Amino acid sequence: MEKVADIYIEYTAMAVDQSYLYKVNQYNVEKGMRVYIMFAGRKIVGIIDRVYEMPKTELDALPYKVQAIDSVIDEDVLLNEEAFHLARFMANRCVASVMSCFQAMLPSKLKPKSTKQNIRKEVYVIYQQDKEVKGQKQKEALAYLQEHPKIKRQDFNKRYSCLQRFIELGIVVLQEEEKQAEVEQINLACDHFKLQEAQQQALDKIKAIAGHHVHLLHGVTGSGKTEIFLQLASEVLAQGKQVLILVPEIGLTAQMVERVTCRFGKSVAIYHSNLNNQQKYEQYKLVKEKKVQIVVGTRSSVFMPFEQLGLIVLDEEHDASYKQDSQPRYHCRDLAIERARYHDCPIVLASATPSLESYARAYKGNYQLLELKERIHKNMPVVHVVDMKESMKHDHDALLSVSLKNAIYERLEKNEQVILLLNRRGYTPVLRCLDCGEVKKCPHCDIALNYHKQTNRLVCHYCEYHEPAYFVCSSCGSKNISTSGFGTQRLEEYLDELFPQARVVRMDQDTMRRKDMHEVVLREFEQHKYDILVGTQMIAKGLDIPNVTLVGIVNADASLQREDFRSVEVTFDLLVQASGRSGRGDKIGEVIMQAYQKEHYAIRCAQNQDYDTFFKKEMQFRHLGKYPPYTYLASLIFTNDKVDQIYQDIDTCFEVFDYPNVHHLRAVQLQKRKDTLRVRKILKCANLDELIASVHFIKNELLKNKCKSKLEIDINPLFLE
DNA sequence: AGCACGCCGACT
DNA sequence: GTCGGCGTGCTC
Repeated sequence: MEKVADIYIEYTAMAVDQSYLYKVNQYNVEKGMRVYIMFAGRKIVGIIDRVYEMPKTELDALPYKVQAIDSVIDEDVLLNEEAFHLARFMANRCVASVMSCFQAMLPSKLKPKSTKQNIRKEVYVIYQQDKEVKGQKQKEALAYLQEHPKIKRQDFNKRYSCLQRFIELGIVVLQEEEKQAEVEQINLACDHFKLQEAQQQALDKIKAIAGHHVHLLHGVTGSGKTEIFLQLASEVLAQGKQVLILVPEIGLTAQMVERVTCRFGKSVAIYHSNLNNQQKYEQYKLVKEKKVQIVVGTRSSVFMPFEQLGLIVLDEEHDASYKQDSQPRYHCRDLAIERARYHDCPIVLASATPSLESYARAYKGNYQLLELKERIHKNMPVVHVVDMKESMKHDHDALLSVSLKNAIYERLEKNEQVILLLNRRGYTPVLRCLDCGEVKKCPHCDIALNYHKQTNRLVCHYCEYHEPAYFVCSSCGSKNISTSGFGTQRLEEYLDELFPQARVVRMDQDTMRRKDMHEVVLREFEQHKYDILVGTQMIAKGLDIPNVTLVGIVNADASLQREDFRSVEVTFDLLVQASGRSGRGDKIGEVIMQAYQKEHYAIRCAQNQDYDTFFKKEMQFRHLGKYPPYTYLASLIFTNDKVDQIYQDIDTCFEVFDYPNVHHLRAVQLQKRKDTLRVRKILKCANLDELIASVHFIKNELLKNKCKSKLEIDINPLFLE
């Protein structure tokens, strides 16, 4: 008998989705450890899947020569049974290789391709024994060591200069250890709110169901959802289990982090994409070594190595940032539900505007629906809709209507603050020649360039392309260039003109290039260093600033124009979420929405904060178009440099396609991106498993026929652009 | 990705 | 008869 192992390998540019057989030899390895192996003459990293005995005769009879493992990387198991389960679940759901899922699951310092050397070490001074020393300073140092028998070398060196001498004398030895995360001590005064009746009822209903269940907590903005999470969490923690709280973007949910940390203090880990690799690794280890019981984090924290989960909370469950936007394109919600199922624990999805998918499931009774219909302070903002068609007739101002201008003026007088939302960055989106109609486009991406005034450049919002702006048409030479539409930059400039006394700050991708700018601007706005905050959708979520009594939504219906089955839902979400920013303190808030399609149900329902009516109307539309949640979609994007090759490859794949319940729509050519052509096929099916099986089939056909085109797979795509 | 293998044309 | 061009397929 010979000990062998099936090993998953990481081999770039080769989409291997299979394990390879290696001899284990003398090594002590287990499932879930990483090892070095020789593969195709190169030393690469593999993950052990299965270790077992194989008779020598069988081994020799194999048609290939079995090599031995080169060396072992991990001393302990890195990926446990659940990690394998989750990776396989994800691989199937996303139609991706198991290895690519492991890649997505691990913090980059532990990714298969990275090695131990990257992990930062720290040197400690360890006190060993007493020895006779001379000199006052050395005696002090010795006394200090007796108090602190283990201290970081750098800390010791800061105080004393006798380290080398002490080592020679054998008083201390040096010891290298992995750098540990500093667990912050937090001593904030922490409010325990008493739950109101509606909150208490929701809490009781969640607790009433033992074991695994999905709960959908639908509560208007400011209805006290967070307090319910905290109560649930504290009970789970008391049972010695762990808690995962998922939030869409850490910057915008600083409040959640603050409330959780101040309630549970140092047993909290924070995990988000702004952490550097070392910090991510440290947080990961804190969880793995069970030094923290609770994690607050964004999408990727769904992979934290919990061993005893007792509760998962997914706040703002409708939020698009829960979907990974590179392959494998997983949805955090799906994985969170799967983990909750594995741990047989409850998961609470929460939102003021649940996704139609989740709400429909709750409606059908698959999830438990819990409703919080009132704000804690009972003061919902007053919402007005301004008809911009009418407004334009008397006022010719396409940016701000008279009522919004007056309302802003009023707040400035009263020393209150204003948030203005305009979901479009830049100055004017498009420069169009009025003589020949030519619009300047990005040479790589097939999309109109946006004019940015500050830099006087034309910028592509898809790729990094930009060029200096000239107000001369490049095709006919005319100087008659129109600047249609407007972005946040122009709005900011206009506000400076209109209200020279007001302090205006703009927040969008352009001003937020630096990572921590976000928090700085928000803190300063909160401290009332600015009167008006202008921004794109990034300011619509999560802000809780009591002094904001007016929210203006400049073109509330702009996103209805998008040709996407979800554009109405997105618009409704944005309006409701933005409205929720107004009047969160004692004062009654006001919201003014400017719209050209005043009667559209997205606007109407958002105005009345009427989710139910919106849900029913939108479900009718989805039913008619056979869109989710009535069906499942898969988006297959074929990319290649040559057009005819793409269509030829698509033809070969679909020629033998035999899934009668899976409809495939006509191939659509997408906008070029960074010089590559992209053609999309949409597949629709009422049954998710069948849909996934058919996508597997297409992927295999492409591989089998050695097609040159690449394939990007997105199961349950959020947007079709 | 890279490298071996093999089939075919050009040349000593 | 032999060298090497590159298309094809494999990597335990």
